[in-house]
Amino acid sequence: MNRRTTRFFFSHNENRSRMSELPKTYEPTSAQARWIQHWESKGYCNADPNPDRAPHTIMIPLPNVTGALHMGHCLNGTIQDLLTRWRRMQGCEALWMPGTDHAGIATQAVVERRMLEEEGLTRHDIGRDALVERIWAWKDQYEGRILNQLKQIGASCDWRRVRFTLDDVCSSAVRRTFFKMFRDGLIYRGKRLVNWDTHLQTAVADDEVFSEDVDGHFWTFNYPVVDDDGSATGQVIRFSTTRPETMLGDSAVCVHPTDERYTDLIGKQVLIPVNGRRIPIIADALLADKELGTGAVKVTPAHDPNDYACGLRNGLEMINILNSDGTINEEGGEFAGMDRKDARRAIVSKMEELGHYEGVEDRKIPVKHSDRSKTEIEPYLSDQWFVKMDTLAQSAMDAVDDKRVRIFPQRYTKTYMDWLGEKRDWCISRQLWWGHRIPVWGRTLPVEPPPDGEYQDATELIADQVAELLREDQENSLTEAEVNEAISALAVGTGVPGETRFLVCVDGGHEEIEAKLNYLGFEQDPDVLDTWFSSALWPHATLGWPDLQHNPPLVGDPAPSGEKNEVLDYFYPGSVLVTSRDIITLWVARMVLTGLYNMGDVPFKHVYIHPKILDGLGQTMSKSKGNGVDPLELIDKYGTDAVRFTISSLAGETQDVRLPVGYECPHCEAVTAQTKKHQDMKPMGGDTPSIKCAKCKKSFQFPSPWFTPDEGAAVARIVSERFDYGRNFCNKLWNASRFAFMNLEGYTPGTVSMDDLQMEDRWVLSRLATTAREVTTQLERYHFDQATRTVREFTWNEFCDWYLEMVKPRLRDEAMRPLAQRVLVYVIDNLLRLLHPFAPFITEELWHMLNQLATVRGLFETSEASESVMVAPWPEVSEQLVDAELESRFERLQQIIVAVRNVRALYKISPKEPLKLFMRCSPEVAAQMQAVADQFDNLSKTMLAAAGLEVDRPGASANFSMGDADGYIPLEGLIDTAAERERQEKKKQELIGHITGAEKKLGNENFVSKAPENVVNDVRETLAGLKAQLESVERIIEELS
RNA sequence: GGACCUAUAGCUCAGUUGGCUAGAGCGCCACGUUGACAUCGUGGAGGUCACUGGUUCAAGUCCAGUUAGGUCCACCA
Repeated sequence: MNRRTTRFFFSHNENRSRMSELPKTYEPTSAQARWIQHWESKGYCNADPNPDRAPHTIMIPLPNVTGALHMGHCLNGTIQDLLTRWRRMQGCEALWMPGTDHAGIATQAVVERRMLEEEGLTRHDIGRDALVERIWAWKDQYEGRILNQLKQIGASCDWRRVRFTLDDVCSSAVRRTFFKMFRDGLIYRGKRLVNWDTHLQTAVADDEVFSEDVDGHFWTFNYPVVDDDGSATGQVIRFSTTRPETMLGDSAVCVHPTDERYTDLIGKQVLIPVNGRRIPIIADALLADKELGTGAVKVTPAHDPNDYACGLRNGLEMINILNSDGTINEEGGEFAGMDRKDARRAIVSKMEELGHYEGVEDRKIPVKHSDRSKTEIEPYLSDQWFVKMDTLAQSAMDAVDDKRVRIFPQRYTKTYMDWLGEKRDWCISRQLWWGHRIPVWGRTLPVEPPPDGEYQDATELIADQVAELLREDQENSLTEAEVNEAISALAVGTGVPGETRFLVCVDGGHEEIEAKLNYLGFEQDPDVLDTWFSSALWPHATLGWPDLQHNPPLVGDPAPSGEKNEVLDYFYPGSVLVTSRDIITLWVARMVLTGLYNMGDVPFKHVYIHPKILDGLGQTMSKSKGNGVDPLELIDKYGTDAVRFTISSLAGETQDVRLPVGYECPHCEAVTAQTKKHQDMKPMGGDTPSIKCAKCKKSFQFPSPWFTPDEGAAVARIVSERFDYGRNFCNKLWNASRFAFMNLEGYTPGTVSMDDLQMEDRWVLSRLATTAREVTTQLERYHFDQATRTVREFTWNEFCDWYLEMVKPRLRDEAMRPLAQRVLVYVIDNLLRLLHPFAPFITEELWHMLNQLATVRGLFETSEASESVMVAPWPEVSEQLVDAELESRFERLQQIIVAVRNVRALYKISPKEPLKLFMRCSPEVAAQMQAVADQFDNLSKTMLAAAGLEVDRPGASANFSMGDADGYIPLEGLIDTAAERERQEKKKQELIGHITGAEKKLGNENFVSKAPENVVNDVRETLAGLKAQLESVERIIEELS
């Protein structure tokens, strides 16, 4: 590879051999490693309470420790880091709190699956403690990997504060919250129909369930109607079902109250032939639908959500017919012990045998599956723990209503409100081993259960009973003070109404009481908490709540410090939460309600919901589609800054962004766009599919969910060419800086006065000031896409394309150089600061180089630059540098230069060929043109031969018209007059079109009278300009004739 | 069934409270390696703003409907 390098000079330090040559392209890998290490050693990422600064707090949406980070995390992390770096530069004490989530069922499932695959062991083989130990080992491995990935994307988290939802700090928050809620009567235990995963033997949340159509059957049976004494009346009720085995748990047959076919049967009974039970015929308008099937439906309250609701409404018996592993329990009589699928077949046969079978049809049936085990879900009645949501949900709705929490983009407040508005109680127990164990101990006590509705009294009554038991504890003989202290850490309640089982909740940090309870025969609840219970506490738990006396411990310094928790005090509430829309309900809403409940304040003021990354076909990315892009591979290929820059250019207010992916040829690196065909390719005739590279014609295989590439085959990796955008930008910035650095020989710091500045200096300063202001407002509004575009356009299209080109001659001129250098240094200095949040590594690399060449810098006042751009101040907007009049004059200069270049291209005149330019224009314009004549020469190798009112068209010249100026470029021997006239005629027609439009507008009475004055004036001005241009064109045409 | 989002150049997207002679990057065509950059420069071609109505002096932008795609929620005996 031809890597040319360029020498450049360092005047005030000979000892710079490392930097004496700067490569032509930015090489990200070494820079990244160096600066990650540097920032960490300097402690720039650390944040501590500081009364002189405003806090800015971001809590990371804790990634699951199930696996590596993907593109979504990459986008999420990039934005948080961008905000954190920006606010830090603005002078905030900016905390970005890192950490990970134990992710309960997801992590346990991954570890169990691997254990089964690799060793053939289930969790029951090794037991609770051993399994949990294995999961911890997994967690340590993946947590490290995730944190490292975050560092690779440049995350400036305060790594001393890393938290994990199962660590001591978070655990004590979980314990206290549960205890408080239990004591306040917000947590209760009840029988509920849950989604039961018979494989993992746990309840699965609604959102962890997906529905999939499977081939099934739709049977029709009948139940005979019977008299009070049980004898058949001869009538039958026909009904259909996809799950005949649930007959064993039927407690009614339901019809619509107005269904005339059945009105006379309502209140009578039917017999379930397979077990001989008699059940009533009831009427329920919500459950039965006259139009569907036979209009009658069997009701199985314990095994169907709708039937459950119907059961509650009608006081039906809830008969659970399943064991937790999906086999039929003793309620099933002769079918007990059978798997539910076997029972289904057996029952169908029996019904047929007994003559109650009516028919069957094949049908696609939507069946709920567990996200985790991919097995079919059974609706199952089981004992679970719940949080009452009514008041909590209301508080979280109020917080958004009165704007204590604001959601960006605003439309997502609807998602949040709608979900909370349902106020469905939150099932928080999971039958797992990995997680926060429910801190409740239970035992059947020899006392009368308190009557329902007298909860307060009952609590006291049972607390006395427990205290008594503690006093009677001979072996540990507690003093009365100890007993009282222990009782204060207890909350007592009853379980399900009607049971004589008493439940004692113990606050965290009271292991001695737990021990006593165990001794007294209490047993701790085996379930663990829903993982969202602990992540709901994340914003305050990570800051050390409920310990208000000490600052939370730091990594490597586990002792809590101080006399007051200043960290919590200072950093709570957070500033902004950056997350994706799919967890607005699961996580965001719950954080708000627990924050209000525990802290009395919202957890964050803003929520920014970022877009979701889809592939080129509009599908979500996932391993199972074979369209996932690995952020680390992208970083390896394009560099972190390039990835971040492209990512931020995508993040605005849209819901989704598309990232078309492709296969990178392992031979030549050319990218083949991925299509649906590739995604669906399967091995044919035993051959692994391969793709032929269009560029090098060699074949390669590719990753796929359907097959594994052959051993030793050349395999493409999945990339996206959209990251060229960021990489090219970094390269541009690198080379512009490189050019500047090569021209800083002899740089001297010093102030300048406005009068000393050239037009291009004042222009670039004006544009820089505007850019800084725009970027700042765009970031304030979370419009990262716009901010990226703004900063890119300034850098490339203004600074590089125009300013650098214009300043080149002055940098070669001994006398003019010092001032030009100061402006150049000033602009680069500001530009690097403006770009740092977007592209931290390259800006830091360049900043340090700049520091070696020009430590002291500034225009109207000078000062020594910060050691690192990361802690340099965010560019201040100096409005007095913005000069609109100058910008519009500059624009005319640009237009003329473009017009000249246009003529060159049209007539195929080499850029080296010098041209003459004649301008017919007003004396003012002429004077302005004369003042910048050097730039015509510099930028378009054109000499301004004459300018003024008296200028005539030289013969045989190319022409352009600009409204307030006619331009002529003599091209003896090159001009084809006819073609030139045709070109001008075309231009004329275009102008006439626009003029007609404008005149029509102004001729419209309604427009002139109703449109705002400034709009009308704008049109008048535009029209005048168009007319002037038309005149100019017509003049030229005349001259050409 | 309910809610939300999207539809603008071959591709990916901008287009702020309606004022448009509709823009950018990539790709394409032509020319070009003069000491920052070929990951580049200069110039160019390319669009009935999904469709149908409506509101308005004025609609890519607002409203209603249609079509297509996406996402979430609910439901499917």
